[in-house]
Amino acid sequence: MATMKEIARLAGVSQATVSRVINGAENVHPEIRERVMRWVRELDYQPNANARSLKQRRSNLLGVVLPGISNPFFPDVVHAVLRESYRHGRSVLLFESGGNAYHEWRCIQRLYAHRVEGMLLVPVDPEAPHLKRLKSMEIPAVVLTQEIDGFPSVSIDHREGGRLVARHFLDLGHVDVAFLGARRDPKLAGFRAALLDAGIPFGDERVIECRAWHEEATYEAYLRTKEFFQQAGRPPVSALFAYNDLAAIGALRAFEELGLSVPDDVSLAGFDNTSLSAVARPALTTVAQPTQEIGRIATDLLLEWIESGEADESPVTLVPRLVVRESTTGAMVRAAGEASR
Amino acid sequence: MATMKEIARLAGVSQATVSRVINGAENVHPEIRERVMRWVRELDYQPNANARSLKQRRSNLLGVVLPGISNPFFPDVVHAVLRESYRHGRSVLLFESGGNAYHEWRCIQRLYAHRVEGMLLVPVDPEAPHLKRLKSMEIPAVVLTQEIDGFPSVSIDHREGGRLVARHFLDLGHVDVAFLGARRDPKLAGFRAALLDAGIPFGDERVIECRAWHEEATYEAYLRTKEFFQQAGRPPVSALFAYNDLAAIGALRAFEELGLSVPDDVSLAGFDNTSLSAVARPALTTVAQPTQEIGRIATDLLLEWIESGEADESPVTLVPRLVVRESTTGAMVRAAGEASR
DNA sequence: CTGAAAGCGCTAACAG
DNA sequence: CTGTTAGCGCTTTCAG
Repeated sequence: MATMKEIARLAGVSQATVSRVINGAENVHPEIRERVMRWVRELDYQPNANARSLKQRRSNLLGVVLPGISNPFFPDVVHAVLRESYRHGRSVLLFESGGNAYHEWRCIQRLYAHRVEGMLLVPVDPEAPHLKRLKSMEIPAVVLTQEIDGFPSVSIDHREGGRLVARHFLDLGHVDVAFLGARRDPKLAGFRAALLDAGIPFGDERVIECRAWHEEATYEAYLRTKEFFQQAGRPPVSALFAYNDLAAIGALRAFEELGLSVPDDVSLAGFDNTSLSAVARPALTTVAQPTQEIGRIATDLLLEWIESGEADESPVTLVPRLVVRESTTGAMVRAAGEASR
Repeated sequence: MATMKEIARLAGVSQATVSRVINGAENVHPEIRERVMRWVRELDYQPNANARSLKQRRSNLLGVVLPGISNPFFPDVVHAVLRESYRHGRSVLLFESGGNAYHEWRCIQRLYAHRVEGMLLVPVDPEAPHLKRLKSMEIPAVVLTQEIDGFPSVSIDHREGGRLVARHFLDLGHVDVAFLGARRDPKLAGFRAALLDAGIPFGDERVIECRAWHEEATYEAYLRTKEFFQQAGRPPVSALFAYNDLAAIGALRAFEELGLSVPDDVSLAGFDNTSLSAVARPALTTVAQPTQEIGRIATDLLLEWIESGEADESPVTLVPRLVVRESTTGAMVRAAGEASR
């Protein structure tokens, strides 16, 4: 591995001069510059970023921590992050927390060890105590896909997303609806609120609990959904809202096995508008997040913070968009209405 | 940001002692160790990995370069890579080449600048001249999903994958088949070979050219497929083999628009067995790659190389597996046969 | 315009 | 068992 010293020796100049050439300083004689550059090219020399980082107190490193890259929602945001980071001369370290708060903290520590200039975080638990510790590290960190006090964030309005689905169900004539996901999911809050506004009570017996960020989200959703619908004395359900597309796919399988047709027997909506939803059978009605925007904006925010030294903590809230496809209909409710008339 | 010097001062010992404690050296008095550790915990101190890297000539960094994380094939391999790297105390830098050879080289250079201990590469072009340069960098690099001379690699046997599809088509009674993808794709070679073995000629007029690794693989496949099937005087085609699931999805859309039913009018097979293929309508017949295995084995290989200092260049070849779902059938061919009788 | 020298935070001999 | 010291490869005053 070539070092600057070596280049200096070869070119017959001092290390300082090589440094100047490498860093494009103006005050170097053209001839010398050329002589140095020749050796740089000859040896494919690249300055050691670690040494540089040490001296300049600036690592050109950014860190990303997310539950798991396998959820098809994340590749798109990572793609945008990578793109934007690269454009600004930063390299990115990627970590998976596996949806585990303690492990998330370990990842953060690792990033800190590398002295990343900033990090992008998709936190497992907004209440996790390590977030305070992160704060005290004084390293720029922006939160993705949710709002957390004390951090800048970029996310969509999840409550509004839930509301969108509720209103869609309502418009279709559904009254007996259910939610598949976590009890404290803001999507559920919005969903429930819109229902209540329409005079439709929505009790906890209508949420099918299912752990978010779970590695095998699809499978768990499949299981929980199947259990729920087989359960004696369960409330009637003509439309189900799943907390994400992965879970919706699981529910889809469950319905298939239960002999329930989507959307003829039960309507189904997902969330995220991942590639899966367009391709599923039937194509899933879902709520789109501007995935790449999220990644891009978050990265830009982070970079600005790094460069300016001060955070803009006002959360960026993007708007969700309902994408209606084939998995939701009101036909079944209307038919029932006519039959009972 | 705390430094070792600071901890040393606070604990009233020398920096060397702190270093010993941090690195778990045996020969430190328990009391002193505890005193130091107290401060380490107090300040959430983490040794600066860059400084360490400089001194130890070992960065604990691994690099990954792939065309784009958005192809659903990659998240799973990255997941495995991340997992395995973390287990071995390494952090990973992720780069996207965007399927561009020059950009790939830039990414490699960046990784080199960070003095990664090794890299995992999904090369854009096996012939790209920069691979030689990479070689001369003398930094361990293993290639994923293809074999390249001079590098260890882990991939499936793509020719065999192509053969599998050809034989499946043949078994179903198809004779008029086509390939959607790049002319020099080894899958095509295997596909063609199996066809030829069965006495079925397969000329270039039956390959629908479509750029691999393209950002918008699905869309391009859609376009090319549509063009091809609308073309006057095109050869008859009752079964199409797409180079990956993304492309197959594109073809699916094209067939939909053309009013051709899959599989009743034309059978369709993809490649990779991504989550998309199971969820598509109709569910795609495809060839499965052991995605996580690829990531895990490649990482292990790389780590061994790093640790031992010598490469095992014999390529690891994993076996592809045909996954038959709903998008392929022989019914249509049989019907035609009966009709002509 | 160029070189000498100090030092970023850490590890690793080497003394003691 | 502990401290002193010399760099790792680079940038950056400060002289010249």
